[in-house]
Amino acid sequence: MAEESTLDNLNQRSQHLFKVLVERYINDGQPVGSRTLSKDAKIDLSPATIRNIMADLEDLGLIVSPHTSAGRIPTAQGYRIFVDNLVTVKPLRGQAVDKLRKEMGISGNKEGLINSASSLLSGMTKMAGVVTIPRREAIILRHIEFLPLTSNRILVILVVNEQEVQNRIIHTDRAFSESELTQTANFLNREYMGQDLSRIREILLDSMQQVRDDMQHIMQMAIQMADNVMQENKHDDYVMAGQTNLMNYAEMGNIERLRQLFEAFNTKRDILHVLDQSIHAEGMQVYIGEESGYACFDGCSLITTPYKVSDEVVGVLGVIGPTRMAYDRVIPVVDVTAKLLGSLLSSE
Amino acid sequence: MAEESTLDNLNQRSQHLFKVLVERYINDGQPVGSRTLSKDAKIDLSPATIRNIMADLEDLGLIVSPHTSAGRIPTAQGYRIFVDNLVTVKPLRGQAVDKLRKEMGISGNKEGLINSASSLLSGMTKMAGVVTIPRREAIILRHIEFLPLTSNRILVILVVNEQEVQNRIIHTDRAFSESELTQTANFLNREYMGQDLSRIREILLDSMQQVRDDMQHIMQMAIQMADNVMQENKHDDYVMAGQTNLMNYAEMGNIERLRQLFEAFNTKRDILHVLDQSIHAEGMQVYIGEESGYACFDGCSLITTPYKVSDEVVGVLGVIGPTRMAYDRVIPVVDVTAKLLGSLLSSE
DNA sequence: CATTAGCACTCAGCGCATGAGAGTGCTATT
DNA sequence: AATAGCACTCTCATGCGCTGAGTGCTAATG
Repeated sequence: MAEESTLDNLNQRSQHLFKVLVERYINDGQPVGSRTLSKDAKIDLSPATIRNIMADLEDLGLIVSPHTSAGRIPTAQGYRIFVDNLVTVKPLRGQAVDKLRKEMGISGNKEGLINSASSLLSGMTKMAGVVTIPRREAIILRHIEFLPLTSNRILVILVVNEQEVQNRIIHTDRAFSESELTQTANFLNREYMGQDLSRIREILLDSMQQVRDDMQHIMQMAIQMADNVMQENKHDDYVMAGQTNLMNYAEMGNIERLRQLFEAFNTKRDILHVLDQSIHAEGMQVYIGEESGYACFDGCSLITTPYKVSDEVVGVLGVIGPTRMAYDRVIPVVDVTAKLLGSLLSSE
Repeated sequence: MAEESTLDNLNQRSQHLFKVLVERYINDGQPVGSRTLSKDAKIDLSPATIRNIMADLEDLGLIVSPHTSAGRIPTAQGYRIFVDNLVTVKPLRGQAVDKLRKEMGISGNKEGLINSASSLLSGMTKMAGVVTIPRREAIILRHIEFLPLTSNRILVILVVNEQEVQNRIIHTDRAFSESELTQTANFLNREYMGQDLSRIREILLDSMQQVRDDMQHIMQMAIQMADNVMQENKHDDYVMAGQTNLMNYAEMGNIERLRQLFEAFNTKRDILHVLDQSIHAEGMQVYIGEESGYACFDGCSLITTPYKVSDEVVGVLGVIGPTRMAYDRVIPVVDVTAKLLGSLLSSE
């Protein structure tokens, strides 16, 4: 990896200085000069020496100087190296974890948990929190019901997975009597309750010929609806909190950039794409600046990690903030929140 | 009214000049000077005369000068007078109305209509569009169903008003058998189908004593749920589109103000309060600047109008933008959209 | 008496110079 | 290899003068 070779070019001392520089810059947002760095790092070196080393770091593309007489600030590449190799995360105090667990525990149901997870992420980091809606791999049919509405329209109510209720109106060619509908529903409930929706779909498609013609039509509709439900379940969505926090960062002073970012939040598509990437990757991901491939993230970092329900990854959560963020504090927050959310969702 | 007396102090000519000034300022955002105004208004007056009149207008509090050598801009009060008495709205061309109708007609269901209404509002005005979810005065029970979940939890499915499905889990003291539940559901469906929910609630509360003890408990739960549903229906909500448009206005250059505004969009409470005010008022309302009583609207105007379904007001829609907006163009857009949304919702 | 021309005045905005401060790179020295 | 010294660069803040826009006031005018 290019990254490691970059790192290989640095002796222990340079690495240390680089780390201190990044930390310092993250702290006060000012370009860091040689004098400051020589005091800050616990190594006893004169500013002149530091300057030499800084020049090397600049050659390697880890830092740049905004102008001649300013200090240096990390480049995107610099942040990358820092996050991957140098950052020492500050684990949350057990006390803080307990508090987190308590706050999240308050909201009982699934939706509530997702919501409070995202607002806790945003609250603890003062940035924007994001949590994808967990997806279900299997959709178990629990109950189906048909209700005749006016002329050729039927309301289908589908209860799946213990609690989730889906409903949709389907249009039919002819009107069905109430008894026909209950009969069909009874049949479906009797035969297929507890089975996976996609499996039911297959079976029904197979056995279509053998069923009475009348019922066939309505079943076709039911299948179509099942398809819809499954598709909708696939099309995932996310919950976000604390977007406005981002307006407080000077880095976002550029209104146009801010606008693009918020545009992306509204559109959801790009965000979802990035989140989707990271659901497939193992463990925590840090996207720095435009690394993600989307211009809207220019100047922003995105820290994500998947969360699991009973050992299976069902979603991603994370934090969006300025590239200059306190990675050492944010990373554990994201980590712990993911674990907590996972365990609370499992015990639902 | 204070407003009228202000107007009474102005002769025709002053009114005209004031109107032209406001229009001019709305157009190019620059303070308007006496020379400009003397050219712009079709009246043949020298700048000196105009200056005298402008001084009068300033005394009346309709315009101010940002600094000595800058020309004048309207005050909030000035906008008020302008909007209430002077603006000449530019009605939409029939062509535009047709296009609007077509675009909104595409989305079939209620939700879709609301959504497209708000994004059309935002699209046509380049500002933010907002539409409240219509509320229903009567909630007619169509069907109720109880599904036993694990240990003492029952899933209640409530179908009301032809299409809407509500569902909620209720917790009971003891477990109920499936037959008990169907029996109860059958009873409720038989007795109360087609009646108003709040009425059913009353009847049930009255006849509680006569029912078997067991059922009494579950019915209590059902009533409780009905309460929830009704309350939820009351607690209205809104859909918004194009918030990011607002970032394009120079008036919003002040990031902190922008942040407060977006905060309000997220919180929803304040916005809802203002919208709620205007649902009770007849016809179109224009809130200028902080008139609404909320600081977050500083520098913004809000144009709202109620919309009706079969002659009954069910919601409000409108547009949020900078105080300096083209009222003459925006007002008819809001007006037409409201009428269109109403008629499309009625024919649903 | 309303209107207007004339004039002194004010003030934001711009370009420019100036100086202080921060930080660098280079070179000679240890 | 590390450092002290030094000249150099560049930003940032400040101040100054100028310009142009616009005003308010006064005196003249139809």
